[in-house]
Amino acid sequence: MASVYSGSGDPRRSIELLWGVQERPRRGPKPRLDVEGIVAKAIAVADAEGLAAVSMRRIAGELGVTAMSLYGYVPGKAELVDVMVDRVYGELTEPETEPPGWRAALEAVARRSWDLYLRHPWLLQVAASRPLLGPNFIAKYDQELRAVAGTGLSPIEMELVVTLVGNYVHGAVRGAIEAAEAEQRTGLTDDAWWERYAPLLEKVFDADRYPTAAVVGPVAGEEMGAGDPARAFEFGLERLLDGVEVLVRRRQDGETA
Amino acid sequence: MASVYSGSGDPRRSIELLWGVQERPRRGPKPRLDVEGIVAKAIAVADAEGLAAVSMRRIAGELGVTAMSLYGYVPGKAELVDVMVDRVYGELTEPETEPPGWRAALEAVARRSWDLYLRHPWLLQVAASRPLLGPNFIAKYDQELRAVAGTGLSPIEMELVVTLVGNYVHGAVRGAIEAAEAEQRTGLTDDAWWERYAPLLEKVFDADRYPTAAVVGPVAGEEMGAGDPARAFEFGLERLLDGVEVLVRRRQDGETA
DNA sequence: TTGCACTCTCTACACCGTAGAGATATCATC
DNA sequence: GATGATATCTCTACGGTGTAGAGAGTGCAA
Repeated sequence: MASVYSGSGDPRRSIELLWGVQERPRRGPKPRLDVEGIVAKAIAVADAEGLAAVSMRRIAGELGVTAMSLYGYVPGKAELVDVMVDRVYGELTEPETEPPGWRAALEAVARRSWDLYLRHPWLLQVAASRPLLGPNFIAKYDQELRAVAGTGLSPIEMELVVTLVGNYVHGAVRGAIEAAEAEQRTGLTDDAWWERYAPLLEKVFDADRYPTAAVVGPVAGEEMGAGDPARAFEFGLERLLDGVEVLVRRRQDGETA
Repeated sequence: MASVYSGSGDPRRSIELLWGVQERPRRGPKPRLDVEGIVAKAIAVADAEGLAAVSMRRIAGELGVTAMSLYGYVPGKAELVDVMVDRVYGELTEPETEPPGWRAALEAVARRSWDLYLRHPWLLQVAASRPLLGPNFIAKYDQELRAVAGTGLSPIEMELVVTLVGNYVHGAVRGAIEAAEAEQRTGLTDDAWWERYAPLLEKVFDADRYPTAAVVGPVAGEEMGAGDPARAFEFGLERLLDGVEVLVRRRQDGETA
């Protein structure tokens, strides 16, 4: 099954939904639902059971209506997911004191993003067709840019740094989320899984064919099991910030882009 | 719809499939198909139309059988996807001369991975429950580790650097793939989409609320449109390599982890 | 030659998103 | 207050998904 695609559909309708600026009809029966309620229920189901559990039938059932009713509020499932995504981005920009200095601020951006994915793992499964320019997305973007404002980086470079951090966190958090979900879905811890898998692999694995992996793999496995995504995230974030620091230093030494 | 989960199911059966070591039955009709043929067809369909097009009915139809026949060869769709993933990883480790020096070698690793995703965009939609320890995955891992062998990094650090690069590329290539797919699916170029979207956004957007975004956004948009994923990838890769270089220098100066 | 294991088709089930018809509720207008 | 227009909701249906299990046919081992 493919990812849920967001950012599709009629732009006018999408903007209305994202920004909550739709005109309310005057005639007809009083609506029993509203967009915010539908979205909140969808987020709750997704958080608890993953995006696969968010079917129109499921959400409608949870709200005491039938599936087709939802289409009076959102044009389709993709648009529902759009709004879900923008709503959870709102958690990133709650009033919070920014740490001093670009490096600590950028680190905080990365950590908040990482934490957001951990709270809402389904975010990983949403493929964006086009940027979702909802209020919280833009607020998030604004906050991220502010982390690197005043560094001497050009606007383009600021944009690119923010994109770099976002891309990295998205890539890195997969490991953490997938490991947690694998355990939940199969009921097997990493260790239990490895106990079943390792003897089978040993029958087919030829160390001569993979000499470096044969050395590093067991060492890494001993210390990190099937992976230690949080440690990998920390390590990678440090490297990434070091790399940005090289560039920031260059800019502050007067070298322009 | 959720991502396709790989790395699930019976470990014995998975290993047999991945490594091609299954015993062939002796009795019964001659099989009309084989795993390699099914996988190749599935990859071809996924490459052309995305992973959503890879239904058991579709693949069976393309092979001239009915859907349930496929279950004699693979236990389920997830396992089919497992094998698909490992097979395309084989493209990463075709005989190729490695550039000299860890930095160039690591850059080549990243580029090859980026290119692989571009050739097989459906890889983005595969969520790994557990590491898929197939022959090509391990070969890929071995090759990646070799890129940073001899740098003075510990085995754990080597593992972490390789993970960092993999995570970054996975996060970064999303932009490129999603942009291409959005255009294909909607028939709208970025420019055409923006022409429809911008006037609507302008009605709801308040520059005072997003001061930094209001400055950087238009500059970035002018130069990069809705995004320039390739440029972001290049920029981010440079930063990342700079960051790893800081660490490598530290190790070569005698500072241990 | 017979029995067993195997391959394949068919049918079915439970699930999915969503179109459209019809019943009902509520408001705007006269 | 009555009527018509608009809106909400339910129901039914369609085309799609992965996969279970029964039955028919194939080919090898004993």
